[in-house]
Amino acid sequence: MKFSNYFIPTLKEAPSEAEIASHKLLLRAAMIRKEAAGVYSFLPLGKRVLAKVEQIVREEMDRIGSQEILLSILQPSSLWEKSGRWQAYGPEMMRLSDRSDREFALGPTHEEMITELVRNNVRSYRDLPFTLYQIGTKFRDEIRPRFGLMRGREFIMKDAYSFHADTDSLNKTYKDMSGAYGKIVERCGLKYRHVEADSGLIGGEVSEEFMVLASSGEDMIIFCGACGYAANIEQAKEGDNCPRCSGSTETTRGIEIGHIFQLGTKYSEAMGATYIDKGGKSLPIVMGCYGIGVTRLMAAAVEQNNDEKGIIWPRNLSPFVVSIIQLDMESKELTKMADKVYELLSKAGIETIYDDRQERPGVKFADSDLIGFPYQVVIGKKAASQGKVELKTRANQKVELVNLDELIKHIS
RNA sequence: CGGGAUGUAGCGCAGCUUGGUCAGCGCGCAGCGUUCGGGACGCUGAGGUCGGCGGUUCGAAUCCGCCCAUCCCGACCA
Repeated sequence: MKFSNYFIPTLKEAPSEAEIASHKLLLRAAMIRKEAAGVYSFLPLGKRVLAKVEQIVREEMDRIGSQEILLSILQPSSLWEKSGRWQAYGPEMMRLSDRSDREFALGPTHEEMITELVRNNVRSYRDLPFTLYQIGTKFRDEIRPRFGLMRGREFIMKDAYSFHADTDSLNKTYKDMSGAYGKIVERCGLKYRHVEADSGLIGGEVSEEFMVLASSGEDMIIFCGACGYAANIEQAKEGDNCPRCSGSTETTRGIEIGHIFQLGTKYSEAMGATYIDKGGKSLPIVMGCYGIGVTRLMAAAVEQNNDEKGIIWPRNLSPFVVSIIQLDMESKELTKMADKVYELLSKAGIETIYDDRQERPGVKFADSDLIGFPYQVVIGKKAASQGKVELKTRANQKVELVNLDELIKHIS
């Protein structure tokens, strides 16, 4: 991919409306643009990052046997009246009417819809258990949208729902999910903690949050160095000692990017989603639900990985792994070498963007640093005269001279 | 929704107190020239309903009122 052909309108200065690092940098690095408060569009680079996150989520969901679906965003009010949440959800739900004055919500979540789907299609214990997930846009008319992607009114979420005949089965899936969530955050290259949590309005008995550690996080996490216990500050109360082993605790800040719940039968009872058990008895289906804020995860990754120059993408999330910086576009030899390097990397399956713009070196360095590609391959006459290129690692700005035939090895 | 603040060119800002060459500056953008290893320099040029509506006044970016938008702090949430 050539930089000159790509739509990457980077900004030298951050728009004044942006306050925190991820918001400023995602704007400056041409990843996102604001459309309204809490509503953002994704530009090509941002879309690539999103796709990376989604793919990791997808693979880990599939790995534990969860099946991908796509529920409609437009949801008829009748479903919400059934669960009682048409009233209860309040102004946070975006509502609209069609031409015949039928009312709809732009889905803030999909418990009602999925429960209805399952209610209509599951009869027997033999049909259970199973887990469904989707990755899609949610709408919540937040009281106060904030910090760019961190708290939007339109955002992308992965939501999964599991259906069981009994709580043992739910427990197993819940555990699988917890494991999958850990893997997802790890594969995204982020430091995190999972904590006991309050299940809030969604309801249910057990719940756990996944927090990406970042000093700008909205949530305080309290954790015990001794036994590993960790909890949201509200859960842990004000105590200085671990409620489990009474060791001393520390606090840190985090961004909640995932939350998993054991719902039990709250929605299935409200909506009449039942199955027939072995004895022929009709029972409410036992449910779990599991969310990941995909767009928020993207912002959290930037919060955790940036410096004065810009973003430092974890490799697995970066829109491209390598940017080739050709320092003198007038030079035929250097261009030839850059073409060669591009081909080499592409053939090796390394996503590469080639900065072929007619710009001064400083501009190219600055943009690459800002956007945050993990590696820069700098092609200049000094190294080229020895048949080498410079490999710069974004995270520490370290540069090493490498031969072309060793380049792949250094990046892999 | 309560508290605070902002809205002037694509982005960052000055001008407002003391109405009248106040429509400006930096960056970016276009053209030409010189440059070319960390966001170059010179010249030329394009670009603005001063958030909107109404009012005061001979005259409003500037004063007054209402509205809208955006941001920050608080109560809710992935």
